[in-house]
Amino acid sequence: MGKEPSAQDREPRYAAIKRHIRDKVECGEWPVHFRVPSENHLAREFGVSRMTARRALSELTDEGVLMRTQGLGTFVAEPVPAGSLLEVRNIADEVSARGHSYSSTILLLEETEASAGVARALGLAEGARVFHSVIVHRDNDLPIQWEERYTNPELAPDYLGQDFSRVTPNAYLTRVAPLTEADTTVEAIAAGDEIAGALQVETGNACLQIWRRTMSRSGIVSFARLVHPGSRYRLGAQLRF
Amino acid sequence: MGKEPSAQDREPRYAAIKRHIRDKVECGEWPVHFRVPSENHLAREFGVSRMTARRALSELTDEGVLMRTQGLGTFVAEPVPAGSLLEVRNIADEVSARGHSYSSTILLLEETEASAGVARALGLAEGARVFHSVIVHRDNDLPIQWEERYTNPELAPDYLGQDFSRVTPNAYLTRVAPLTEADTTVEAIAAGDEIAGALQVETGNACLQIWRRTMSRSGIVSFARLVHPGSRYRLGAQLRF
DNA sequence: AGTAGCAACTTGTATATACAAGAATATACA
DNA sequence: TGTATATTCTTGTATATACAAGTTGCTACT
Repeated sequence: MGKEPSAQDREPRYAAIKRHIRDKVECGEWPVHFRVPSENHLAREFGVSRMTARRALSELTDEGVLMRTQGLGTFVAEPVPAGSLLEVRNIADEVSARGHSYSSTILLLEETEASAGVARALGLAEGARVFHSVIVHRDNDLPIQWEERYTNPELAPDYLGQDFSRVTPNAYLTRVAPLTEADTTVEAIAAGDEIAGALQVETGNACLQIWRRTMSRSGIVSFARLVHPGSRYRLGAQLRF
Repeated sequence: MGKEPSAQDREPRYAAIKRHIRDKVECGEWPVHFRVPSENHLAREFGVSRMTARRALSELTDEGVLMRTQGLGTFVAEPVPAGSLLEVRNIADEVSARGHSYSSTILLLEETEASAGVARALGLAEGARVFHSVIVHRDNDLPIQWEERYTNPELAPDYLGQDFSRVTPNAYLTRVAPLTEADTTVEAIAAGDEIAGALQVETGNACLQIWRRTMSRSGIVSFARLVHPGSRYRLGAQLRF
């Protein structure tokens, strides 16, 4: 009697059903507005109770993959307009495209415990292990971005082993976990001492601060704080709306 | 035998429990990191089954109000950092602050049916009634923003009756449904004919397009598309990241 | 032919129950 | 004292069941 006859270890049954549906949707076999099998149908098909099948459908609905209407059924939802609208580019490519030279300095690269805020952003438990990096990016040797990033170790386990002087975190993460969505918020801040020093601006100078959370198929990949010197990036206090 | 002895009509039991917990958290009686009653405790207290109490706690966790750890308990979460970081300002105030004169033109103000994308963004069913407005804002008679907005009628029922030449939609909505959170995405686009005409720029000119979804305590309030002429607003193609 | 009403199927809410798994505390033992 | 072990409380997963409620389509009656 090797193991309990329970499950194939780890993956809960509702998660297996979710994965199955996700695959059908993403490979295009179930197009937009396609009617997904009903709770009862899925229950029979997977040999689970209706409540378990229901959980899979409900969670996918919360995640925006499906749409449900009482009495009618469950359907494949259209992709969020906001998802495809946001273009996320690599800062190294951007600098190169301007014909400038790109360089960077790694200020910090460690494994640490998630604070409450970071845990929330990454969807992890408080105190969970996360990768933490701080990198300054330069355009023609002039700092143009402070990048502080918290990364989910489960989705990018080799993060700490990367040579970030050769490939940016963004480029690495995009490779190992192709991003499907990003939440971004933008604000103007006054540079604190630490950031002012790293970006070579006066303390108190206006900077453009971008918070970005990138998501992949398999979950939330990373949570980044990007700070640009307003004077040097030609974005600043104007961006209040 | 007036009515069935079921419930107080409408509100499901799990929703009542959610409301109760929300109130405690928002009035400060249960501070951050406060340990919320367990599923079993709530079940006894409200006379429901554990699964119903569990649903309330789980949904509030998904919504970011609570945090749960297996074996430990359920706790009040800290407010999302991104929520308080994003400052949303009124464009009329912004223009005034520059010492310029503000004016606007209402191009459209109607009640219509939500398309699939709008329904998704507002968390409503496809085809649900929504308010739809298009307004052009001007700074010294020069157009600086095209604002197209879809509003949830349940949270702002008097929307159509407002005089938007005197108060901006943003100001009105902030008053009737104080915003607690906003998702924003930014991109650069080429102006189409309609927008180019309204903003008095050449068709194909680069514009800054902002999608914003504002949320209040009671739900998603509105979904707006704000387009600024890049040449006139000094933001444009630079904003690719 | 037209329509009212019924039946079937869907999702939504709710309960009672069982066991698994993580975390803290108390207990017994060396 | 220090270390295993057991207990207990917590959340997590899963099932079986019941009824409510919305939608569609069929059927039978007028």
